[in-house]
Amino acid sequence: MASQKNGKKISIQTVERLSIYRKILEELHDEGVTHIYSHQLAKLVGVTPAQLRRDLASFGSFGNISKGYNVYQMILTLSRLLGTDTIQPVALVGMGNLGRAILAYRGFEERGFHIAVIFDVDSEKVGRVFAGRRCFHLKDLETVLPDYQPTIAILACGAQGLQNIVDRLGKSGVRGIINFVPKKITPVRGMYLEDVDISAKMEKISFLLRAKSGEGN
Amino acid sequence: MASQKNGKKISIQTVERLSIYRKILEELHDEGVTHIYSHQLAKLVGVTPAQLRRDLASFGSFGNISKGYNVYQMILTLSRLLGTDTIQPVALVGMGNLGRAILAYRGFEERGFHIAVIFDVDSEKVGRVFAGRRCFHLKDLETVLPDYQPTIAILACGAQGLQNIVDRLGKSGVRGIINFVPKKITPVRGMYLEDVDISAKMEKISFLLRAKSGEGN
DNA sequence: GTCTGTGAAGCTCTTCACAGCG
DNA sequence: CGCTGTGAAGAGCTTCACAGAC
Repeated sequence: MASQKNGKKISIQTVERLSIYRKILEELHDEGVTHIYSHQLAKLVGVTPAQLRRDLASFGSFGNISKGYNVYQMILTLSRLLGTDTIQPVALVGMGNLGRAILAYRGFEERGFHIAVIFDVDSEKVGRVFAGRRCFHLKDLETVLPDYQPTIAILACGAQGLQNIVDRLGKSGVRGIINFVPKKITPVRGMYLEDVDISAKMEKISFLLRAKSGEGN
Repeated sequence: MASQKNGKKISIQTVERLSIYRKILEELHDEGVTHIYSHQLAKLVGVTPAQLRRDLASFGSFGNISKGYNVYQMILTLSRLLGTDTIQPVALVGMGNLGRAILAYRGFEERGFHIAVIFDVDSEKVGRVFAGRRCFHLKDLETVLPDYQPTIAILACGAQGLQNIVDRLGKSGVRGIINFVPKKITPVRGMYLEDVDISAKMEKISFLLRAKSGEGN
Protein backbone atom coordinates (compact mmCIF):
# COMPACT_ATOMS: atom_id res chain seq x y z
CA MET A 1 0.00 0.00 0.00
CA ALA A 2 2.05 2.89 1.26
CA SER A 3 5.81 2.74 1.07
CA GLN A 4 8.52 4.72 2.76
CA LYS A 5 11.66 6.35 1.44
CA ASN A 6 13.79 3.46 2.55
CA GLY A 7 11.81 1.20 0.27
CA LYS A 8 10.10 -0.66 3.07
CA LYS A 9 6.36 -1.03 3.16
CA ILE A 10 4.04 0.12 5.88
CA SER A 11 0.98 -2.07 5.89
CA ILE A 12 -2.46 -0.70 6.52
CA GLN A 13 -2.66 -2.72 9.71
CA THR A 14 0.54 -1.18 10.93
CA VAL A 15 -0.81 2.31 10.27
CA GLU A 16 -3.82 1.58 12.44
CA ARG A 17 -1.51 0.75 15.31
CA LEU A 18 0.70 3.77 14.85
CA SER A 19 -1.76 6.09 16.56
CA ILE A 20 -1.86 3.84 19.58
CA TYR A 21 1.90 3.63 19.79
CA ARG A 22 2.20 7.38 19.64
CA LYS A 23 -0.44 7.90 22.29
CA ILE A 24 1.21 5.53 24.75
CA LEU A 25 4.64 6.95 23.96
CA GLU A 26 3.41 10.44 24.76
CA GLU A 27 2.13 9.26 28.09
CA LEU A 28 5.52 7.69 28.76
CA HIS A 29 7.30 10.84 27.68
CA ASP A 30 5.20 12.88 30.09
CA GLU A 31 6.22 10.49 32.83
CA GLY A 32 9.85 11.13 32.02
CA VAL A 33 10.60 7.81 30.35
CA THR A 34 13.30 8.25 27.73
CA HIS A 35 13.83 4.68 26.54
CA ILE A 36 11.70 1.56 26.55
CA TYR A 37 12.11 -2.06 25.49
CA SER A 38 9.83 -3.64 22.93
CA HIS A 39 8.35 -6.10 25.37
CA GLN A 40 7.45 -3.32 27.78
CA LEU A 41 5.85 -1.09 25.17
CA ALA A 42 4.15 -4.10 23.58
CA LYS A 43 2.51 -4.94 26.88
CA LEU A 44 1.30 -1.37 27.31
CA VAL A 45 -0.32 -1.20 23.89
CA GLY A 46 -1.50 -4.79 23.81
CA VAL A 47 0.43 -6.32 20.95
CA THR A 48 3.21 -8.90 20.78
CA PRO A 49 6.80 -7.71 21.06
CA ALA A 50 7.56 -9.22 17.65
CA GLN A 51 4.78 -7.27 16.02
CA LEU A 52 5.83 -4.06 17.64
CA ARG A 53 9.42 -4.47 16.48
CA ARG A 54 8.25 -5.33 12.98
CA ASP A 55 5.99 -2.29 12.91
CA LEU A 56 8.66 0.08 14.09
CA ALA A 57 11.28 -1.39 11.80
CA SER A 58 9.00 -0.76 8.82
CA PHE A 59 9.66 2.96 8.94
CA GLY A 60 13.07 3.16 10.50
CA SER A 61 15.05 1.79 13.36
CA PHE A 62 14.96 3.45 16.72
CA GLY A 63 16.09 0.59 18.81
CA ASN A 64 19.26 0.85 20.78
CA ILE A 65 20.27 -2.69 21.62
CA SER A 66 21.09 -1.97 25.20
CA LYS A 67 18.73 0.90 25.98
CA GLY A 68 15.69 -0.04 23.93
CA TYR A 69 13.70 2.46 21.88
CA ASN A 70 14.11 6.21 22.11
CA VAL A 71 10.73 7.47 23.20
CA TYR A 72 11.03 11.07 22.10
CA GLN A 73 12.53 10.29 18.73
CA MET A 74 9.74 7.84 18.01
CA ILE A 75 7.06 10.38 18.92
CA LEU A 76 8.60 12.84 16.48
CA THR A 77 8.77 10.31 13.68
CA LEU A 78 5.27 9.00 14.30
CA SER A 79 3.85 12.52 14.40
CA ARG A 80 5.47 13.30 11.09
CA LEU A 81 4.16 10.10 9.56
CA LEU A 82 0.65 10.64 10.87
CA GLY A 83 0.57 14.22 9.75
CA THR A 84 -0.08 15.52 13.23
CA ASP A 85 3.03 17.68 13.35
CA THR A 86 1.09 20.44 11.58
CA ILE A 87 -2.41 21.76 12.09
CA GLN A 88 -4.88 20.38 9.58
CA PRO A 89 -8.18 22.14 8.95
CA VAL A 90 -11.21 19.85 8.96
CA ALA A 91 -14.75 20.43 7.75
CA LEU A 92 -17.70 19.07 9.70
CA VAL A 93 -20.95 18.34 7.89
CA GLY A 94 -23.95 18.00 10.17
CA MET A 95 -24.48 19.70 13.51
CA GLY A 96 -26.80 17.28 15.26
CA ASN A 97 -25.98 15.49 18.49
CA LEU A 98 -23.09 13.66 16.91
CA GLY A 99 -21.69 16.78 15.28
CA ARG A 100 -21.81 18.52 18.63
CA ALA A 101 -20.02 15.62 20.29
CA ILE A 102 -17.31 15.67 17.66
CA LEU A 103 -16.90 19.41 17.97
CA ALA A 104 -16.67 19.17 21.75
CA TYR A 105 -14.12 16.37 21.63
CA ARG A 106 -10.76 17.75 22.65
CA GLY A 107 -8.78 14.84 21.32
CA PHE A 108 -8.82 16.26 17.82
CA GLU A 109 -7.26 19.58 18.59
CA GLU A 110 -4.61 17.92 20.69
CA ARG A 111 -3.54 15.94 17.68
CA GLY A 112 -3.52 18.82 15.25
CA PHE A 113 -6.94 18.40 13.68
CA HIS A 114 -8.80 21.67 13.81
CA ILE A 115 -12.47 21.69 12.90
CA ALA A 116 -12.46 24.95 11.01
CA VAL A 117 -15.89 25.12 9.44
CA ILE A 118 -19.33 23.57 9.88
CA PHE A 119 -22.15 22.92 7.44
CA ASP A 120 -25.78 22.10 8.03
CA VAL A 121 -29.11 22.56 6.29
CA ASP A 122 -31.15 23.46 9.37
CA SER A 123 -31.99 27.16 9.41
CA GLU A 124 -31.89 26.95 13.20
CA LYS A 125 -28.16 26.28 13.00
CA VAL A 126 -27.02 28.08 9.86
CA GLY A 127 -25.48 31.42 10.72
CA ARG A 128 -24.85 30.51 14.33
CA VAL A 129 -21.39 30.12 15.78
CA PHE A 130 -20.54 26.89 17.61
CA ALA A 131 -17.43 26.97 19.77
CA GLY A 132 -15.97 29.64 17.56
CA ARG A 133 -16.88 27.99 14.25
CA ARG A 134 -19.45 29.50 11.99
CA CYS A 135 -22.10 27.21 10.62
CA PHE A 136 -22.82 27.69 6.92
CA HIS A 137 -25.61 26.34 4.79
CA LEU A 138 -24.64 23.25 2.86
CA LYS A 139 -25.67 24.88 -0.38
CA ASP A 140 -22.82 27.38 0.05
CA LEU A 141 -20.22 24.63 0.30
CA GLU A 142 -18.39 25.57 -2.88
CA THR A 143 -18.07 29.24 -2.02
CA VAL A 144 -17.12 28.74 1.63
CA LEU A 145 -14.64 25.85 1.47
CA PRO A 146 -11.86 27.72 -0.38
CA ASP A 147 -11.58 30.06 2.61
CA TYR A 148 -10.74 27.16 4.92
CA GLN A 149 -9.12 24.64 2.57
CA PRO A 150 -9.79 21.52 4.61
CA THR A 151 -8.24 18.31 3.31
CA ILE A 152 -10.44 16.16 5.54
CA ALA A 153 -14.19 16.22 6.11
CA ILE A 154 -16.31 14.52 8.75
CA LEU A 155 -19.79 13.44 7.74
CA ALA A 156 -22.28 13.44 10.61
CA CYS A 157 -25.42 14.43 8.78
CA GLY A 158 -28.52 12.78 7.37
CA ALA A 159 -28.30 10.00 4.83
CA GLN A 160 -30.13 11.61 1.94
CA GLY A 161 -28.03 13.19 -0.73
CA LEU A 162 -24.88 11.95 0.95
CA GLN A 163 -23.10 10.83 -2.19
CA ASN A 164 -23.73 14.20 -3.73
CA ILE A 165 -22.11 15.91 -0.75
CA VAL A 166 -19.10 13.62 -1.11
CA ASP A 167 -18.77 14.48 -4.78
CA ARG A 168 -18.98 18.19 -4.05
CA LEU A 169 -16.44 17.94 -1.24
CA GLY A 170 -14.13 16.12 -3.61
CA LYS A 171 -14.43 18.84 -6.23
CA SER A 172 -13.62 21.42 -3.57
CA GLY A 173 -10.36 19.70 -2.71
CA VAL A 174 -11.27 17.46 0.20
CA ARG A 175 -9.11 14.35 0.03
CA GLY A 176 -10.13 12.35 3.07
CA ILE A 177 -13.54 11.56 4.54
CA ILE A 178 -14.66 10.10 7.83
CA ASN A 179 -18.21 8.92 7.42
CA PHE A 180 -20.40 8.43 10.47
CA VAL A 181 -23.54 8.11 8.40
CA PRO A 182 -24.70 4.51 8.01
CA LYS A 183 -24.95 4.78 4.25
CA LYS A 184 -22.59 3.48 1.62
CA ILE A 185 -20.77 6.17 -0.30
CA THR A 186 -18.21 5.92 -3.06
CA PRO A 187 -15.17 8.14 -2.74
CA VAL A 188 -14.15 10.14 -5.79
CA ARG A 189 -10.83 9.31 -7.44
CA GLY A 190 -7.87 9.90 -5.17
CA MET A 191 -10.09 10.36 -2.13
CA TYR A 192 -9.68 8.24 0.95
CA LEU A 193 -12.72 7.08 2.89
CA GLU A 194 -13.05 5.72 6.39
CA ASP A 195 -16.40 4.50 7.65
CA VAL A 196 -17.39 4.52 11.31
CA ASP A 197 -20.46 2.36 11.73
CA ILE A 198 -21.39 2.03 15.36
CA SER A 199 -24.30 -0.31 14.69
CA ALA A 200 -21.95 -2.59 12.81
CA LYS A 201 -19.65 -2.66 15.83
CA MET A 202 -22.58 -3.55 18.05
CA GLU A 203 -23.64 -6.32 15.71
CA LYS A 204 -20.12 -7.63 15.56
CA ILE A 205 -19.97 -7.89 19.33
CA SER A 206 -23.43 -9.34 19.41
CA PHE A 207 -22.38 -12.00 16.91
CA LEU A 208 -19.27 -12.90 18.83
CA LEU A 209 -21.21 -13.16 22.08
CA ARG A 210 -23.83 -15.31 20.48
CA ALA A 211 -21.26 -17.47 18.71
CA LYS A 212 -20.06 -17.84 22.27
CA SER A 213 -16.81 -19.81 22.06
CA GLY A 214 -16.00 -18.07 25.32
CA GLU A 215 -12.91 -16.37 24.08
CA GLY A 216 -12.87 -12.62 23.52
CA ASN A 217 -9.44 -12.33 25.01
CA MET B 1 -12.48 -17.83 15.49
CA ALA B 2 -16.17 -18.48 15.50
CA SER B 3 -17.49 -21.56 13.82
CA GLN B 4 -20.94 -22.57 12.69
CA LYS B 5 -22.94 -25.74 13.14
CA ASN B 6 -22.05 -26.95 9.69
CA GLY B 7 -18.42 -26.91 10.71
CA LYS B 8 -17.47 -24.01 8.50
CA LYS B 9 -15.68 -21.02 9.87
CA ILE B 10 -16.87 -17.46 9.82
CA SER B 11 -13.86 -15.19 9.80
CA ILE B 12 -13.80 -11.95 11.75
CA GLN B 13 -13.55 -10.03 8.50
CA THR B 14 -16.66 -11.73 7.24
CA VAL B 15 -18.56 -10.80 10.39
CA GLU B 16 -17.72 -7.17 9.86
CA ARG B 17 -19.30 -7.31 6.44
CA LEU B 18 -22.41 -9.13 7.61
CA SER B 19 -23.99 -5.97 9.00
CA ILE B 20 -23.53 -4.24 5.68
CA TYR B 21 -25.04 -7.11 3.75
CA ARG B 22 -28.05 -7.15 6.01
CA LYS B 23 -28.55 -3.44 5.76
CA ILE B 24 -28.49 -3.42 1.96
CA LEU B 25 -30.67 -6.51 1.83
CA GLU B 26 -33.28 -4.80 3.99
CA GLU B 27 -33.33 -1.86 1.64
CA LEU B 28 -33.80 -4.26 -1.26
CA HIS B 29 -36.54 -6.10 0.59
CA ASP B 30 -38.37 -2.82 1.18
CA GLU B 31 -38.15 -2.15 -2.53
CA GLY B 32 -39.81 -5.48 -3.20
CA VAL B 33 -36.75 -7.32 -4.47
CA THR B 34 -37.03 -11.03 -3.68
CA HIS B 35 -33.90 -12.41 -5.31
CA ILE B 36 -30.56 -10.96 -6.29
CA TYR B 37 -27.39 -12.19 -7.97
CA SER B 38 -24.05 -12.04 -6.26
CA HIS B 39 -22.59 -9.57 -8.69
CA GLN B 40 -25.50 -7.19 -8.19
CA LEU B 41 -25.40 -7.35 -4.41
CA ALA B 42 -21.61 -7.17 -4.45
CA LYS B 43 -21.74 -3.95 -6.41
CA LEU B 44 -24.24 -2.46 -3.97
CA VAL B 45 -22.15 -3.23 -0.91
CA GLY B 46 -18.80 -2.61 -2.53
CA VAL B 47 -17.11 -6.01 -2.45
CA THR B 48 -16.17 -8.49 -5.14
CA PRO B 49 -18.74 -11.09 -6.18
CA ALA B 50 -16.33 -13.85 -5.21
CA GLN B 51 -15.95 -12.48 -1.71
CA LEU B 52 -19.66 -12.10 -1.28
CA ARG B 53 -20.30 -15.68 -2.35
CA ARG B 54 -17.54 -16.92 -0.07
CA ASP B 55 -18.95 -14.93 2.85
CA LEU B 56 -22.47 -16.17 2.34
CA ALA B 57 -21.34 -19.74 1.79
CA SER B 58 -19.56 -19.68 5.12
CA PHE B 59 -22.81 -19.86 7.05
CA GLY B 60 -25.13 -21.61 4.66
CA SER B 61 -26.15 -21.57 1.05
CA PHE B 62 -28.95 -19.35 -0.12
CA GLY B 63 -28.10 -19.19 -3.74
CA ASN B 64 -30.50 -20.50 -6.28
CA ILE B 65 -28.54 -21.05 -9.44
CA SER B 66 -31.06 -19.47 -11.72
CA LYS B 67 -32.71 -16.94 -9.42
CA GLY B 68 -29.76 -15.83 -7.30
CA TYR B 69 -29.98 -15.30 -3.56
CA ASN B 70 -33.22 -15.21 -1.61
CA VAL B 71 -33.28 -11.77 -0.04
CA TYR B 72 -35.76 -12.42 2.74
CA GLN B 73 -34.24 -15.71 3.80
CA MET B 74 -30.82 -14.09 4.01
CA ILE B 75 -32.13 -11.24 6.15
CA LEU B 76 -33.60 -13.75 8.56
CA THR B 77 -30.41 -15.75 8.80
CA LEU B 78 -28.19 -12.69 9.14
CA SER B 79 -30.43 -11.26 11.85
CA ARG B 80 -30.24 -14.49 13.79
CA LEU B 81 -26.46 -14.61 13.42
CA LEU B 82 -26.00 -10.98 14.43
CA GLY B 83 -28.33 -11.35 17.38
CA THR B 84 -30.64 -8.63 16.18
CA ASP B 85 -33.70 -10.84 16.05
CA THR B 86 -34.28 -10.17 19.73
CA ILE B 87 -34.09 -6.99 21.76
CA GLN B 88 -30.84 -6.65 23.68
CA PRO B 89 -30.59 -4.29 26.61
CA VAL B 90 -27.53 -2.05 26.57
CA ALA B 91 -25.97 0.06 29.31
CA LEU B 92 -24.54 3.48 28.52
CA VAL B 93 -21.80 4.90 30.71
CA GLY B 94 -21.29 8.64 30.33
CA MET B 95 -23.90 11.20 29.40
CA GLY B 96 -21.81 13.93 27.84
CA ASN B 97 -22.15 15.07 24.26
CA LEU B 98 -21.21 11.70 22.89
CA GLY B 99 -23.54 9.84 25.22
CA ARG B 100 -26.36 12.09 24.13
CA ALA B 101 -25.54 11.47 20.48
CA ILE B 102 -25.55 7.72 21.03
CA LEU B 103 -28.83 7.88 22.92
CA ALA B 104 -30.42 9.97 20.18
CA TYR B 105 -29.23 7.65 17.43
CA ARG B 106 -32.18 5.70 16.09
CA GLY B 107 -30.12 3.11 14.31
CA PHE B 108 -29.65 1.13 17.51
CA GLU B 109 -33.29 0.61 18.32
CA GLU B 110 -34.01 -0.34 14.74
CA ARG B 111 -31.52 -3.15 15.05
CA GLY B 112 -32.70 -4.42 18.38
CA PHE B 113 -30.26 -2.69 20.69
CA HIS B 114 -32.13 -0.90 23.42
CA ILE B 115 -30.22 1.47 25.65
CA ALA B 116 -31.95 0.57 28.88
CA VAL B 117 -29.95 2.34 31.53
CA ILE B 118 -27.50 5.21 31.84
CA PHE B 119 -24.71 5.93 34.33
CA ASP B 120 -22.82 9.10 35.04
CA VAL B 121 -21.01 10.72 37.96
CA ASP B 122 -22.24 14.26 37.37
CA SER B 123 -24.84 15.24 39.97
CA GLU B 124 -26.41 17.45 37.31
CA LYS B 125 -27.33 14.33 35.38
CA VAL B 126 -27.84 11.66 38.02
CA GLY B 127 -31.51 11.21 38.80
CA ARG B 128 -32.67 12.82 35.59
CA VAL B 129 -34.45 10.92 32.86
CA PHE B 130 -33.07 11.12 29.32
CA ALA B 131 -35.38 9.98 26.55
CA GLY B 132 -37.13 7.69 28.99
CA ARG B 133 -33.96 6.26 30.56
CA ARG B 134 -33.08 7.06 34.11
CA CYS B 135 -29.53 8.15 34.80
CA PHE B 136 -27.96 6.53 37.84
CA HIS B 137 -24.79 7.33 39.67
CA LEU B 138 -21.88 5.17 38.64
CA LYS B 139 -21.32 4.12 42.24
CA ASP B 140 -24.67 2.32 42.18
CA LEU B 141 -23.68 0.20 39.17
CA GLU B 142 -23.80 -3.10 41.04
CA THR B 143 -27.22 -2.54 42.55
CA VAL B 144 -28.83 -1.12 39.42
CA LEU B 145 -27.51 -3.40 36.67
CA PRO B 146 -29.33 -6.58 37.78
CA ASP B 147 -32.64 -4.82 37.10
CA TYR B 148 -31.71 -4.31 33.46
CA GLN B 149 -29.35 -7.20 32.76
CA PRO B 150 -27.49 -5.68 29.83
CA THR B 151 -25.02 -7.93 28.03
CA ILE B 152 -23.40 -5.00 26.24
CA ALA B 153 -22.14 -1.69 27.59
CA ILE B 154 -21.09 1.45 25.76
CA LEU B 155 -18.33 3.52 27.32
CA ALA B 156 -18.56 7.23 26.53
CA CYS B 157 -17.23 8.69 29.74
CA GLY B 158 -14.00 10.15 31.07
CA ALA B 159 -10.75 8.23 30.95
CA GLN B 160 -9.99 8.06 34.63
CA GLY B 161 -10.91 4.89 36.42
CA LEU B 162 -12.00 3.33 33.15
CA GLN B 163 -10.45 -0.08 33.75
CA ASN B 164 -12.18 -0.26 37.08
CA ILE B 165 -15.53 0.39 35.43
CA VAL B 166 -14.81 -2.37 32.95
CA ASP B 167 -14.01 -4.80 35.73
CA ARG B 168 -17.17 -3.91 37.60
CA LEU B 169 -19.28 -4.23 34.47
CA GLY B 170 -17.76 -7.64 33.90
CA LYS B 171 -18.62 -8.78 37.39
CA SER B 172 -22.19 -7.61 36.85
CA GLY B 173 -22.57 -9.79 33.79
CA VAL B 174 -21.70 -7.49 30.92
CA ARG B 175 -20.06 -9.54 28.18
CA GLY B 176 -19.40 -7.04 25.43
CA ILE B 177 -18.03 -3.51 25.49
CA ILE B 178 -17.88 -0.75 22.93
CA ASN B 179 -15.29 1.72 24.07
CA PHE B 180 -15.33 5.27 22.73
CA VAL B 181 -12.84 6.48 25.31
CA PRO B 182 -9.33 6.88 23.91
CA LYS B 183 -7.78 4.82 26.64
CA LYS B 184 -6.56 1.25 26.55
CA ILE B 185 -8.58 -1.16 28.63
CA THR B 186 -8.23 -4.86 29.16
CA PRO B 187 -11.40 -6.91 28.94
CA VAL B 188 -12.06 -9.40 31.69
CA ARG B 189 -12.05 -13.09 30.80
CA GLY B 190 -14.76 -14.01 28.35
CA MET B 191 -15.53 -10.39 27.60
CA TYR B 192 -15.39 -9.02 24.12
CA LEU B 193 -14.09 -5.51 23.49
CA GLU B 194 -14.43 -3.24 20.50
CA ASP B 195 -12.64 0.10 20.43
CA VAL B 196 -13.88 3.08 18.47
CA ASP B 197 -11.06 5.60 18.25
CA ILE B 198 -12.03 8.52 16.07
CA SER B 199 -8.67 10.23 16.40
CA ALA B 200 -7.00 7.06 15.19
CA LYS B 201 -9.26 7.06 12.15
CA MET B 202 -8.30 10.66 11.47
CA GLU B 203 -4.64 9.87 11.79
CA LYS B 204 -4.98 6.90 9.52
CA ILE B 205 -6.52 9.05 6.82
CA SER B 206 -3.96 11.73 7.44
CA PHE B 207 -1.18 9.19 7.01
CA LEU B 208 -2.61 7.83 3.81
CA LEU B 209 -3.05 11.30 2.37
CA ARG B 210 0.47 12.26 3.30
CA ALA B 211 1.90 9.00 2.01
CA LYS B 212 0.10 10.17 -1.09
CA SER B 213 0.45 7.29 -3.58
CA GLY B 214 -2.69 8.73 -5.10
CA GLU B 215 -4.80 5.69 -4.59
CA GLY B 216 -7.54 5.66 -1.98
CA ASN B 217 -9.87 3.94 -4.38
C1' DG C 1 -25.03 -19.06 -22.38
C1' DT C 2 -25.35 -17.51 -16.64
C1' DC C 3 -25.40 -18.65 -12.18
C1' DT C 4 -23.46 -20.59 -7.43
C1' DG C 5 -20.11 -22.89 -4.47
C1' DT C 6 -15.38 -24.04 -3.82
C1' DG C 7 -10.49 -25.98 -4.52
C1' DA C 8 -6.40 -23.80 -5.29
C1' DA C 9 -3.45 -20.00 -5.87
C1' DG C 10 -2.05 -15.57 -4.41
C1' DC C 11 -1.51 -12.15 -1.24
C1' DT C 12 -1.12 -9.99 3.33
C1' DC C 13 -0.25 -9.96 8.08
C1' DT C 14 1.58 -12.25 12.27
C1' DT C 15 4.62 -15.11 14.77
C1' DC C 16 8.71 -17.75 15.33
C1' DA C 17 13.35 -18.02 16.03
C1' DC C 18 17.84 -16.62 15.63
C1' DA C 19 21.99 -13.88 14.01
C1' DG C 20 24.39 -10.09 15.53
C1' DC C 21 25.42 -6.71 18.93
C1' DG C 22 26.53 -5.11 23.60
C1' DC D 1 22.91 -13.07 29.70
C1' DG D 2 19.08 -9.66 27.01
C1' DC D 3 18.22 -6.71 23.33
C1' DT D 4 16.88 -5.45 18.22
C1' DG D 5 16.02 -6.41 13.39
C1' DT D 6 14.72 -9.78 10.11
C1' DG D 7 14.52 -14.18 7.16
C1' DA D 8 11.45 -17.77 7.15
C1' DA D 9 7.43 -20.14 8.46
C1' DG D 10 2.72 -19.94 9.61
C1' DA D 11 -1.95 -18.30 9.61
C1' DG D 12 -5.60 -15.80 7.61
C1' DC D 13 -8.00 -13.45 3.95
C1' DT D 14 -9.04 -12.54 -1.00
C1' DT D 15 -9.17 -13.61 -5.71
C1' DC D 16 -9.03 -16.71 -9.52
C1' DA D 17 -11.11 -19.97 -12.17
C1' DC D 18 -13.88 -23.69 -13.01
C1' DA D 19 -17.05 -27.76 -12.06
C1' DG D 20 -21.72 -28.50 -11.68
C1' DA D 21 -26.58 -26.94 -12.10
C1' DC D 22 -30.03 -24.78 -14.86
